[in-house]
Amino acid sequence: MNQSTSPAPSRRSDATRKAILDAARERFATDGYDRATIRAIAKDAGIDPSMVMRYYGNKEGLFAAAVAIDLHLPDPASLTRDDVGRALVTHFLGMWEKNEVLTALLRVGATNQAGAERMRGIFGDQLLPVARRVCPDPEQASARAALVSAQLLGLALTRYVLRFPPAVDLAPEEVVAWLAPTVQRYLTAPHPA
Amino acid sequence: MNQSTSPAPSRRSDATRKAILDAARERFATDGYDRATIRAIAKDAGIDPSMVMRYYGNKEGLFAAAVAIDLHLPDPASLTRDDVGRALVTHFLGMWEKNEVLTALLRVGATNQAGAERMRGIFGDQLLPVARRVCPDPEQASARAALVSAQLLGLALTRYVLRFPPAVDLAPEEVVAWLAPTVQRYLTAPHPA
DNA sequence: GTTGTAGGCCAACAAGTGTTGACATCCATG
DNA sequence: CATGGATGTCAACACTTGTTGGCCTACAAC
Repeated sequence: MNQSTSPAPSRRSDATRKAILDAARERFATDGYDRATIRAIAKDAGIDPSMVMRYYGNKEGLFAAAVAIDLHLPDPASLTRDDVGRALVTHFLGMWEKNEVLTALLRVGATNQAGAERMRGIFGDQLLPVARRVCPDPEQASARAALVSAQLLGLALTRYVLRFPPAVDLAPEEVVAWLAPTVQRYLTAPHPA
Repeated sequence: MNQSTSPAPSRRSDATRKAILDAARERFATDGYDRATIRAIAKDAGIDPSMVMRYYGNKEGLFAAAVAIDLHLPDPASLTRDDVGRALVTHFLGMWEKNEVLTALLRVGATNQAGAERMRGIFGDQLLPVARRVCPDPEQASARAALVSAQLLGLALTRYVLRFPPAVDLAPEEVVAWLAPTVQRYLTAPHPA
């Protein structure tokens, strides 16, 4: 996957490692940090709990490995100022639908300090450059990025975590149609004071 | 507090009961359901863990009692169609700032089935009538209420749970200025399809 | 074929959990 | 004063948790 950081060790246990990570992501996404027990994850992966410890050290290490992911935000330079809202909402919706990593991260972040910090890092580091590029006043960039985060994470919360039925039932295109103007306004409109 | 449903028993243990509930709310709000242990709550309240069981049956009962609250949403009939956005945002912000009940509810709802359902009930039951009253097409009321929930809960999530610094630093008036138009649009603007 | 090492399982530990029952103590009522 | 229920403490229960170390097995290198 990432040849530059790891020289492709290709161990014999790679299948097991992957099974553990997959099971961990699913458990963290549905149960949160505390109720996702190592025993349950190991059982899902079809191996012994002690293997989890051997490969990931401890539960924190397992969680860190399970949610080590990149948002792959579009390059800020490639965004046109007028379409940034729609582009962001579409991209984020795709990321949430693709797999359970972000759901796991959000659910854990709600009760776990490390999870919250990781969420903060991801959204801060990735969204801030976009905001800095397109928003009128650079000093407001972080506040505007926070507003965008609030809107995007709020949708994810109601749709993927709390599962409000009307939020779950919204078609992706409808979500984009409603949210894109909001995000666009938070990023590029003049301060409403 | 509520004379119509309970004839003011005024037991000798009322102070203890209140201490337990206060400690429980604080623990649930900061730690979530699983890590808010009965022992820790009892210690905060300065009494024995067994008292919690005696007065609230079990942990679920304690949680239910701790988050039994009313949003006190303004009467839909009293809302003017053009100010509903600002009125809702202002009201919700006040509720979140007032005490930790909603923070506890949100944090627990992220990992606990009962908590999520309670959150769903509160926002569904209280926001839907407002949406039904002010939105143009009654069939879209639930979808529009969900969008409003997403925006409001997203702000609460980033500000009170994940504590993104720029979201925490926003002044209340600024939050209202930014979010009110969004909520207003979700409720009263024509469908953007 | 021997051997070293990685993969895997099993049993156990120490700590912490919700929960329970037995016992002490206060206080209002008879 | 006596008495009974409410208030409170203490110790323990059964269970689950993360984590550890010992042991067995397969496989690749020599």
